[in-house]
Amino acid sequence: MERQSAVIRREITAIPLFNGLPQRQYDQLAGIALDRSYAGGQRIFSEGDEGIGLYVLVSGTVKVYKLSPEGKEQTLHVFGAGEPFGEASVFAGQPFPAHAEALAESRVLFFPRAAFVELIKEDPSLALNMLAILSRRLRTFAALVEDLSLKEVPGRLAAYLLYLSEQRDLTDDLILDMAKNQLASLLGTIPETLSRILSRMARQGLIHAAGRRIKIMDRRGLEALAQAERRL
Amino acid sequence: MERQSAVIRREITAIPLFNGLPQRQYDQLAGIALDRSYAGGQRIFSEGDEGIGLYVLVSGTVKVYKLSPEGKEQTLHVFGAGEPFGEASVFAGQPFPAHAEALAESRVLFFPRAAFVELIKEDPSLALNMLAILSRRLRTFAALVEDLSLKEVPGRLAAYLLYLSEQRDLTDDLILDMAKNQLASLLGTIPETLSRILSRMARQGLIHAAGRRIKIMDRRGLEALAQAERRL
DNA sequence: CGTGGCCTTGATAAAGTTCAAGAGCCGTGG
DNA sequence: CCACGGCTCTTGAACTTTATCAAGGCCACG
Repeated sequence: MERQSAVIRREITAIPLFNGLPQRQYDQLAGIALDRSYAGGQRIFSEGDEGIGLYVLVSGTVKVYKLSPEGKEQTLHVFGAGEPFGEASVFAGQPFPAHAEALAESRVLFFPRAAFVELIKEDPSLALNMLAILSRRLRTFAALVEDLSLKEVPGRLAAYLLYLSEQRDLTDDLILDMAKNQLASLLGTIPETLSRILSRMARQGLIHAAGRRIKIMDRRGLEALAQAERRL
Repeated sequence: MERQSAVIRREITAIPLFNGLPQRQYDQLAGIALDRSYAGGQRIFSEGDEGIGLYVLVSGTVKVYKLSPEGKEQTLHVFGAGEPFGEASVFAGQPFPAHAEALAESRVLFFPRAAFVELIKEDPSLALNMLAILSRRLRTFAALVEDLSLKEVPGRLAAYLLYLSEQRDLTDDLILDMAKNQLASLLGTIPETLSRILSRMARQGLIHAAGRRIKIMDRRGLEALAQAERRL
């Protein structure tokens, strides 16, 4: 257990949420953390479950999503290593508002609610980090809502491609980080529609698509489509 | 100034965000708060503005919304007395992600960013209150995203009417608290569509509508429409 | 080599938006 | 007191976007 705890402690220092904390806090965090692994496709929690703690993704990919009664899916967020999720319910004391599922083999650290709240009370910088993360997430949601209701699918796709490109230093050669299936859900549409729009964009010379590899051919054109994005 | 500050101090104690704080903190909050008033229709801040502080609505109504380049509007949130807004940018240090406008004559307290952050560092319960509020807001957004992408307009309207009814002790006689114009934006649609759907619901015997007064005639029917709401 | 997952393509249908016109309401000012 | 202009709201018809249904292609894995 000693060994394991040391590993966890090292991992905790690499998590942005825990940046700038005093050494003592790292020890305490490592003390309360539970180490869990999930296979790709495995459910981590379900909408309506009690919010009993905070999750931080150490490795892998996790999606958080809503399901309609007919089984249609809307992805709210796809998380990568280092990101926390499931916080909303920890602080508001409400059940999880959505489902979470590992997209690939994933490892998470789980911090039980009560102990985590104690730590926050002790160190304001942890609280501020958490506030910053929630604020950013709120902003992300605002953008998602905007996209869903103000832009049509080509605009959302264009915005997503440009976003991907930015992540990668503005390269024109992109590689989708998820199945198109999954991307459709993230964009609030279905695979058929996504497929059609990709081929239409290719026909119009905006992009060149081959499987998961997509090359931006006309950045200006994409920006025009995505324009709702940058309103002053 | 002394007088005014005393008034502000009293108002601050009535704000949920500041619940459970020590007396000292109330004084300090009152010390940094700026008192501002806005006429109905007046812009409070615009998307892209620097996030220089936190707003708390003392009286009136404020809407926060996004605008598409074509001028279509999506309301993200309508705030009533006691609610804070504009927090997202305070903690993440980013510009405001949306516009805010007073819907009616409104008074707000404005807390400049740096001073407010200082107070948070001093008292964890303020931080926890803030975290709880942001968490709840996140949940609201998740529900909004779900509605927009998983339900069609009649479902969203039904959900909204049932929500209104719940607010008012399950009465069947509702009075819309905003113009239909505005409601359309909140539901992510346009006035024409809202109008059509209201009359269709009336034709189907679900409701009885007269101007802003709407009577629920068939609660079960509405619940069926809104069903995506209550998934396990 | 066959089965199942993922992706594409086509035909069709449904929902919502746009455009246009007009009805109802209200406050102002003649 | 009534007429006017300006709102919000309603209604109809054409059009656009997207979903749905159905079929077939591609590819990896057993």
